[in-house]
Parts: sequence; structure tokens; C-alpha cells
Amino acid sequence: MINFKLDPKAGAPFYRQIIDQIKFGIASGNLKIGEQLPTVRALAVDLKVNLNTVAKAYKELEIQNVLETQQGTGTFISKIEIKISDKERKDKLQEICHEFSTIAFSYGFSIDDIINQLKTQK
Amino acid sequence: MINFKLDPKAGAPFYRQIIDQIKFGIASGNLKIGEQLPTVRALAVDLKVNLNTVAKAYKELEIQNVLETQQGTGTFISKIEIKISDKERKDKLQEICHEFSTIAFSYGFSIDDIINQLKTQK
DNA sequence: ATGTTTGTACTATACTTATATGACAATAAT
DNA sequence: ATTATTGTCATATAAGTATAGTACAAACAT
Repeated sequence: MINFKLDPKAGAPFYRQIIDQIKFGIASGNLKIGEQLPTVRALAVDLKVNLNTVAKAYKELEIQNVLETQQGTGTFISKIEIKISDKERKDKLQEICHEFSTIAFSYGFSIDDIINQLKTQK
Repeated sequence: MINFKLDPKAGAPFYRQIIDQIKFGIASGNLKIGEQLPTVRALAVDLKVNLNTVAKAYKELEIQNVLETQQGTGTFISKIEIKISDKERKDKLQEICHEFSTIAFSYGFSIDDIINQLKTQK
């Protein structure tokens, strides 16, 4: 189970953000093998996007054998295991941290400002 | 002075990458107040993009008062500093940190993951 | 069997991004 | 004054992304 979240300012299109989050959800153990994902309509409502956008993400992941879909039943995490390498994981973390610190810098915040604030969220 | 560099695979559009790099340049001290940026045409040739793409980045930063442009002369780092109250500042930091950590969580990263990554950026 | 839920498919529209091209206005250099 | 350089503006084109709306096919629940 994932708490999906889209960032309109991220640069990456919505369907790609959905793809990313599912892949990383599997890699991090937040999504289990065989687990059912939200229906395209449910996730579309949740994320306030069009159902076609969710369908596009699911479709691409099905082609990659990450998901298995059954019309009339739902979409599920494939039994084939997806391995995300340490490097990919590190790159992603670096990417979103860079993205974020850019925004923070533009508001005049330092890395220490951010770290201190994040510590209060623990 | 910056060594601009675009990454076609970054997800973020070119003009936004340019904006980011200028903002980072200012925050990190690589760009000084009043310093002249490359001309739109020079940077376009350098980055192998259209001059409109560079112009778009400069234009947006001028609207944000980050840059000052003079037609016929060039584009410069603005001398105007933007004033924000302490409370506004604190609220903004909290807001963007919360927003960010939500996104990071959706990728399966923990606060500690983020903090450790941010520390390497210092 | 019927109706609901599921994924899928299609058309149409609109916005964003990026390019190519050409022209214009303000400043600087000569 | 003339020329070159600067940012600006406008038009056209193209690809990618996202939306709205509609409809269909497969599976399930009753």
C-alpha cells in the first residue's frame, strides 16, 4: 500500500511519477507481490487526475512485467521481482533531494535550515 | 560564473534547469550580485538549445526579481533582495519540508535517508 | 441473467515545451 | 550616423502530456 502523491512542479509528468512510486514501492517493500493496486478510477480520483493518466502508467508497467492486469478484476503487483539497484535508489534520492533543495534555496533557506526542520518531523 | 549543463533525461524541462542552475549559482555564491550572465544567444549556442528557451528562463527570473535585464546591454543578477518576515519564512520552510517529505515517503525514503543525503550536499 | 466493477479504447481538445525563423527596440561601440 | 549587440516579440510547427467524454469487453457479485 502506498500513499501516492503527485508534485505538479516536479517536472516529470504525472504518469511517470506514478510509475516511479510503484516501482520504488515494490523495491522498498511497501508494495507486496500479488498485492492489488487501486483501480484506475479510484487512483485517478485520489490524485485528482484523469483516469487515462493512471491507465497510462499501469499500462507501461504491465509492458515491463512489473504489474499484471486482468480486465474486470484489477491490477496487481507482478510475481516477477523487480530489483532496484542501490545505485538507482541512491540516484533517485539524490534527484529528489536536489530538486527540493533548489526550491528551498530559492526561498533563501540553507541546508541546515532544512535539516533542522526535518528533524522536528521525526 | 557558471558552467551550465543540461540533462535531457532529467525530466525537468530545459528552461527550468537553467532557472535552477542560476538560483543555485546565486545561493552557492558562484554568481555575485550585479554579475552579468551570458547573453541569450551565447548561452543558447553553448547549451545547443534555441534562444527562446534561454530567453524564457531569463524572463521568468526577471519576473521573480532574481535577474535584471536591460535591452541592448545584457542580463544581470539582481541587486534587490527580497524581504520576508520571520513568521512567513518559518511557515514557508515548514510547508515545503512537509510537502517534500511526503513525496520522499511515497518513494520509500525515510527522514534519515533524506537528512543523510542533504548532509552530503553541504 | 442481470448489473456492477474492472481495464481498455477511442476521439477531441488544450496546454506545455522546444524548435525554427524573422523581425523589432534599446543600448553600446565605432 | 552607422553598425553590432542586446533583449524582446511574433508566427508557425511539432511532440509530449493531460484532460473530458464516451463506449466497449472481461470478470465478478447477486
